Amino acid sequence: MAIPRAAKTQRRTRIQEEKEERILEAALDVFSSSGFRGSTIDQIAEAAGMSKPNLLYYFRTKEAIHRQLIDRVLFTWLEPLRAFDAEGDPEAEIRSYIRRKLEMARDFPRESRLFANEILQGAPHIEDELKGPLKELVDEKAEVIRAWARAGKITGCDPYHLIFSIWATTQHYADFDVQVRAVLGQESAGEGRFEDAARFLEQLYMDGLRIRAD
Amino acid sequence: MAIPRAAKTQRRTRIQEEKEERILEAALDVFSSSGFRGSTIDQIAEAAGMSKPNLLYYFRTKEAIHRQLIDRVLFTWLEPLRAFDAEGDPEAEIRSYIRRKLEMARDFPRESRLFANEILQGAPHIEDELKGPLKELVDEKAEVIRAWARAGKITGCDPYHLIFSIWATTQHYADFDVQVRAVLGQESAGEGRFEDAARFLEQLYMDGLRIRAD
DNA sequence: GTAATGTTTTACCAATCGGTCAAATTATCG
DNA sequence: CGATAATTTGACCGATTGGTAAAACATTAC
Repeated sequence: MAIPRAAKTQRRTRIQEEKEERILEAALDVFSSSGFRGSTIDQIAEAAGMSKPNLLYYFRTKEAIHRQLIDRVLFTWLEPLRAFDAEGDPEAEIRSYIRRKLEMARDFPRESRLFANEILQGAPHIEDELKGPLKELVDEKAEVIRAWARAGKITGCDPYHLIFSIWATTQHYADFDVQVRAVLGQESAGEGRFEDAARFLEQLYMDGLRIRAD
Repeated sequence: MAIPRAAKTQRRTRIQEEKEERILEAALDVFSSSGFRGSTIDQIAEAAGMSKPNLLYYFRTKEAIHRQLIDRVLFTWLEPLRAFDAEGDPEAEIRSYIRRKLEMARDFPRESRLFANEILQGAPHIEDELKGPLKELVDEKAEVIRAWARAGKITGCDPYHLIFSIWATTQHYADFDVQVRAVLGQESAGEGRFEDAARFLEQLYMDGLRIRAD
């Protein structure tokens, strides 16, 4: 007799752990490239190499898979911002924040796209977490940046829009990858674009375009 | 006898024009917030205030609606970049390019999201146009920027990544609107964030953060 | 070993999907 | 007006959707 799904006993089986991981991995593939509504359980099941009812034995609904995936991504996605250190050197902190976000765009593009898909569609599943934990974290770091400006270590600027711009420019290389590749052409087929981007962004944030009057 | 659908006679009826417009308008709403696969003909039909078969009288397939929408958006979306003038003053040109892109994000967020959705899902319908016309346009403008750098009017930098970063930072305010609003909180409920963003981006691109060594 | 539990499969369901068809209705034009 | 063409509707289709029921099968604990 099976009272399954998150098991009667609190303990999770080895098989449970393995299969759940495989499902989440497959679901990340599917959700990140088709969005929630555009993805089907069958696609995920096939990608995970199991039958649909078997998949539904581990996750009761499509939403349950998605929610767990989103929760994970949301957490790891904010790691770099959490690491932002008020005591550190402004230049080094901003530089390393940009670098880390860019590395994440390079190494975890699916996670970035999953998140982008969710936000694009109005964040129906995570609005609360955006207005709560996310906002609080950004508020905190914005205050750090403001303090740096007050101390004269950095030009005064809107810290929120600074953070937005770093998010936008770095995640762009994951979310709009197809476009970036199309525009750069195949001559730059490798991962060189990430190094070029890093160089460019570093220069942009450190010095701007340094436009000289004629 | 109806041989309808893009009409037997070359001329388009008044009704045809009106209804097609209404359908495209409704489809923009639906596609931009649910993506292609996530949207249904029924949703579009309802939003357009007509029955599904009636809608399908004007557009044979769901894809046909989507294609026409994408084509339109792709064209108008590149207007600002096309206006980028080689003969103009670098500072004024870049400044006005940023301003125009930001205005488009503010005034046509659905169009931006439609495009973002398409790219996010791998641009299955427009890969050719990205690799063709889009790439050519960007190549041309990149050369303009390079010429400015050679002439010493602007710091040397990778022109492609400069363009990417302007795209990313401006479209962010349309595509990630929900997130931006959530983080800024409701105190900034109005459209003030666009003015703040404009100020910030102008400063960023003109001077960078002007970080001073301790 | 065997009994209890955990896992997988087969067969299935109602709802929704994109799309068709033919008949009914409305607009246009001489 | 009448006729012809354009538009709209309701009824329908096969395929796919998210999800279920129950029995077959495998694993674990004793």
